[in-house]
Amino acid sequence: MPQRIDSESEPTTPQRPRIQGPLANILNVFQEFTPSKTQRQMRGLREELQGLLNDAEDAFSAKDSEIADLSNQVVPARPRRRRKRFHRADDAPASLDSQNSETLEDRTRKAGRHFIIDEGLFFIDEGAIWSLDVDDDFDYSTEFDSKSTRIQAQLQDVIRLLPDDAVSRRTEEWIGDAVRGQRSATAYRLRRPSLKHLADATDLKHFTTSSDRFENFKQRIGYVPATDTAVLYYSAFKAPILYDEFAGEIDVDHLFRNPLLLNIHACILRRADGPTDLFKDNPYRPQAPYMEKIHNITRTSTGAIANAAVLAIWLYSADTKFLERGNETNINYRKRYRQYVEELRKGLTAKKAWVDALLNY
DNA sequence: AGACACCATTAAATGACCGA
DNA sequence: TCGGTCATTTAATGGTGTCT
Repeated sequence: MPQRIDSESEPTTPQRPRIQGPLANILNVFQEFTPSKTQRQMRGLREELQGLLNDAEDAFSAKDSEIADLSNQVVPARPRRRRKRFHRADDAPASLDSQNSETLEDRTRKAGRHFIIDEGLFFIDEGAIWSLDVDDDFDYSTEFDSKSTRIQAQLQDVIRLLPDDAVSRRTEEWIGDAVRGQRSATAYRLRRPSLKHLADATDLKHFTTSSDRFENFKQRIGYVPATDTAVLYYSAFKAPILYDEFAGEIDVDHLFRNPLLLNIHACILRRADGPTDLFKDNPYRPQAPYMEKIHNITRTSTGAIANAAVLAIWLYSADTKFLERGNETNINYRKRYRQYVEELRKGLTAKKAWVDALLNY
């Protein structure tokens, strides 16, 4: 009978083989392959050996990544960036409204960020919206009559969020700057700190590269391959990711019902880990300010649902940046947002039951 | 009250892209 | 190849709430 090697303790005598760790166990099993073993015993040994080999493989790859980590540490880290901070209002040249320019700018920017969260991720036409006069008697039922009424409706949405004294300053770069920043921050949050709440363990492995996302998720976000007569495209409404149940056809009773959309919404409104807090038994109790509170958001808007749908598609898409038009998929996210929000609002004005049910949901 | 933790915001840095 | 532009990412700051 071969001597068992105790892999847990250090070898004490020079006679003992100097192999330790997982290899020692493998060697032990290997040495039990003797001619006297029965078929059954041999089969058991083979299984045991396979298991030990798997363990060893894991141990070795863990060592590999450990080595990689260590060599990263050896490479001197870049010197920490030290930077001087300025206060924009303090450094701004004195202007006509210097009395309250700081608060006016702050409040205008805040409205821009609120717009991204609650109304829409993109302006229909960033150039046109600021050259339009505010129509004081605007009737939302005419919203979808033409492009200019659509833009007017969006202008109304902005004005509603703006403090009165900032309305006349809406053409400043403040809103545009805040809107871009908030859009970028939202996308960044979803792909980084919030991702673990927005994908299951299997899917999480495929988020590192654009091509990995494409290969694994393209069907889910509505990929339709090219044919002889048509180029490839992504279907706006036949995308399983928008549904809680999807049978291949558009079904308004299940559209926008994927819990993923709720989780995305929670990540935005209630901090990066919002979903875990949202579904816990104990009441949600954040220590710091969060969007829902900052912007006093008490209802779910059609804009927010459309946003979550667009963000879900982008999140699982091959696109690496959140642009109006996806840099890999060519999906027009601005147009997508309009399609979704239009469907929702038309359903709402037509008192369609599915939209009511969705908003309640 | 004061130490502490955490979030949102924003300036600064980075990197990718584009057109001249 | 160079400079400009834009989205992303990092780092600093301020504010708010918690805990003792």
